[in-house]
Parts: sequence; structure tokens; C-alpha cells
Amino acid sequence: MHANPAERLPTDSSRKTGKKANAVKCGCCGMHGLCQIAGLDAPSTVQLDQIVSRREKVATGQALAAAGQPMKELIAVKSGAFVSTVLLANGDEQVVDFYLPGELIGLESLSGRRYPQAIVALEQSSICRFDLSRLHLLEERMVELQQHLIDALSNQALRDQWVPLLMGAKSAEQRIALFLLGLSSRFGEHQLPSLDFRLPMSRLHIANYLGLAMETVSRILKRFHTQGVIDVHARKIMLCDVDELRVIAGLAAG
Amino acid sequence: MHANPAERLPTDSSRKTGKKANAVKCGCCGMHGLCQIAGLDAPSTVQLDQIVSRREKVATGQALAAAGQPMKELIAVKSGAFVSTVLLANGDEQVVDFYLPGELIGLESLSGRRYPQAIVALEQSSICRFDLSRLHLLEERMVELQQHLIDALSNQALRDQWVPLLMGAKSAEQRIALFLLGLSSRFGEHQLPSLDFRLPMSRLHIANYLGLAMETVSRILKRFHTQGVIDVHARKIMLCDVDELRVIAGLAAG
DNA sequence: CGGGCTGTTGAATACATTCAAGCCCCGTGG
DNA sequence: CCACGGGGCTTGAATGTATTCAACAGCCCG
Repeated sequence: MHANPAERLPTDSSRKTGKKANAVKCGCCGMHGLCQIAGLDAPSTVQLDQIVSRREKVATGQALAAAGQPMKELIAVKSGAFVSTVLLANGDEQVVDFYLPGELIGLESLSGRRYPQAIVALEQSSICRFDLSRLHLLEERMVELQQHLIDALSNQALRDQWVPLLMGAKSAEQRIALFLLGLSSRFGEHQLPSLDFRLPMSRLHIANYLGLAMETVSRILKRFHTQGVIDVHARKIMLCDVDELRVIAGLAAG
Repeated sequence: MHANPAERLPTDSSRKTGKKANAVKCGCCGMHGLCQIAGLDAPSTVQLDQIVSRREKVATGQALAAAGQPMKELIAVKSGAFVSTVLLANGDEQVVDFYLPGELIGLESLSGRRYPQAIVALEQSSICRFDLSRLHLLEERMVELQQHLIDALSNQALRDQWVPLLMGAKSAEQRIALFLLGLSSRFGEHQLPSLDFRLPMSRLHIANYLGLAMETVSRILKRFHTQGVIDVHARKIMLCDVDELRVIAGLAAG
């Protein structure tokens, strides 16, 4: 095949970090379609680098965007993970979403307005940026480009339909089971190991996201472990009995 | 201005039903942009009715789509309301989303795949259908059409960011406050009364959606009422003290 | 007027939270 | 190399909140 432009010059970081776990190939990245158009099919007068950035390194805790700032670029997570939060009245932060490798950040800002949320790297990560303000350089392929954006947005809408399920869960067990299955499914969508992975986020993040106490998350993970449903050591998780997990989650077989 | 094609021939239903509360004008409808292109700017060879259906009446309890069926049309709610649910393993249904006047149904199915959910009218409603399979008839305006779709999807993604906030809420009070504010905001977005409206859904629907017991919803609504924050009689709701509601919800002032 | 559905109210129970203490892992510095 | 310290995580008992179960009230519609 052919390499994505953003892949041609791998950053030194790939050598430095001994374990480059959970990095998606370009072919599995949510931005792949857009990159193909920008990289392969664009008129030769267009410099690729004008539109798609190289794979960039982002340090743990570093923010991608300050809260509320308009974002004029689409960001693809290549490795690592991000969390987005909003600030509540009491000063606490509410976790709103997680972004895993292969997923896109900034889709909801295509309409112009932007929700005031901060997006921060949960671990050493790398990203590619797609400059939306220079989309006009590709206007000859605009219909295809838009179709890719529509697909990406639509896919995200589909993925977001897990969330109301989570909200409707009446027990903490059900919530956590659903959360784990959701993570697994999202990893799998981008060809990453879906049964044996590392949680990119802390128990506190999970608890905050799910509306539970951190202690509850801890207790229930342990309960699942002793029941043999999962195998958990610190942030390493293995889903041993997905079917049982689905039962706990209240999902129909599938 | 000019009337949307779907508005030119109001259905008899508009006369029959004495109270046609909560009907959105076409100008306030999420499908307005698409209709404009289809209705006004399309080449004269295109029959409008080939793409946009007239305002259709839907009876309470009637399903728009069976669960899991692919939907090849976009539906705009003109009046009334809909609920979408998924079937859980134990046979219960989980409420996933509500659709209010002016909002679009089916955006997430643009990517082809479709989540197995049933969409049912909560009350006497009316809708317009936009036939996506005939989009090619408008190919001359494809870029604009797609831009409208992108905007609609993006707006929905923005709106869906309320949901994780709801999920993160730790008390039932906070959840219900957020739920009411969310409803209010969504009514307001389409120029419907946002402080004094009728709940389209039952307490059971609300409870199911929020992951609470129906009794809890009932109790807390009453609590808000006696506190003077809201005024509730059956399904009629008036938000008396939005600021206080925002405080209860834990939202920053805004 | 009766029946069924939706919503309310009251006590007992179950569940998650809270608070507090302690553990474990890992990086830092002596 | 080991001691120290801090953050993330676990564990335990007491509290509080939401659920459950059951009975009843209100209302719409036939």
C-alpha cells in the first residue's frame, strides 16, 4: 500500500519510549479517509504539510485546547489517550469523555460553536492535526471530504449511543460492566487488543465519569476479579468472561 | 419570506386537534436548511415531493422504525415528541433519547450502520421525512447539502455533551435539575417556550432515562415544587427559579 | 360509573457514599 | 542501596440516600 504522509517521518519519540503500546496504524485511524485525500489525491500544488501535521508528541497532563476556545483543526489520537472535562460550579471537574487511539477530537466543533471543555493527555500520547481552515485547498475533492466528515460524525453519534445506556444503569456493577465493554469495543474498532488492555485513566477518572465514588469503582473491580469475570492488576485489565460481563451489564446477547 | 414545501398543504390534523401545542415553524426546524435547497433551489425538473414528504401525522405509540432497521430517510419532528429505546436482556426497555420538536431523527444512521433501537411517538405528533436515497437528484448542490448535514450532526454532537454531565451527577436532585434544564434549553433552541412547557414523557420514562426509580422522580419534583424552584402539575412544568436550578445542577453560572 | 393507567405517598430495605486508615508502587534523594 | 514521601489505590465501619414494596389517589376514556 502507501504510507500516510504523517507517517513518513516517524518522530524520535517512537524510539525513545520503550513501550509504544496502543498506537494505531494510519489505516485504522479515524482520520484515514481525510488523510488519503489530502495526501494522495490532492493537486500537486498543495503541500501536504499545509493540511496535515506530522505525528506530534503530547506529554502527560498537557492540554490540547483551553476550555471554550474555538478549534479550527481536527485532531486524531495516534497513541495514548485524552480526557475532556468541564468545570462545575463548585470548582470540581466533571469528566465528559475519553478519547482513545484512532478516535477524533473536535468533530463537534465543526458547527462553529464550541462547548467549554478542556482536553488533557492522560499519558504520553501522539496526535495528528488536520487543519480545517485550509480545507479550501482541497476544494476539488470537497464532496468526498465532506462525505468523510459526515461518516466520522455519524460514527461518533453511533458510538455516543452507549452513553445513555450507561446513564440508565441502576447499579454500580452494571455501570462498570458497561464501561468496560464500551472501552473494549472502542479499542477493537481500531484494531487494538480488546480483551487485554491497559486502562488509560485512573480510578478517580472512571468514578467521576460514571458518577460513582472512587472507592465503589475499586470495590466492584475487585468483586469482578474474585468472580473471575475480569483479571485486574493496577491498570492492566483482562476481560476473562465477556458473556458474563454482558449479562451483568444487562445487554442482550450479541 | 417563503414557505417550506412541506408547509404549503397543512394536514387536516392541524384543524382537528384543538390544541396544537409545541409545533415548530419551518424556519426553526433542524431540517430547514435541507428543505430550502430541495424546495427552492433545486432544478425545476425535480419534484419536491420526491424528496421531502408533507407533514405527516403520527399517533401516540406508533413506531417510526422497528429496532435495527436501516433508515434511509431523515425525519424532522414538527410537533409532539418521540422516545428511542433499546431492549435489554431482561426484557426491559432502556430509554436512550428523546426527540423534541425541531430536532432530527436518523442522523446517526448516515454512516450506514444502525443501532438497534425503536423510536416511538410519545404523543400525537407530526413529522417531515427527507428521503436520503434520492439525494442524488440534488447533486448540483451537493456541497451545500452536505454542509447542512455536517452542521446538523455537529449540533447534535454538541447537544449530546449534556449527557455525560447527567451521568456524572451524583445525586438524584442534580440529575433531575440537569434534565429539566436540558429540556428547557432544547425547547428554547427551536423557539418554543423554554420556561413553561409540558413534559412529553411520563415519570417512568424520565426515571428510566436517568437511571432512577419512578418514585424518586416523583418525590424530587415535588421537593423542587415545595422549594419554589419549579411549579409542577401533572405534566405541566414551569421553571420558576432557573438560577437556583442551575445551582442544584452544579452548573457554573451562564 | 367503573377500569386502567399514571402518579403519589409511606415505611423497610438495600445500596453506594463518606470518612478514615493503611497499603502498594515508584520515583527521589540521602 | 535503602529510606522517604507522595499519589494512586484498597479496605473497613458508619452514615445517608435512593430503592423497593405496597397501598392509595387522581385522571382520562370508555
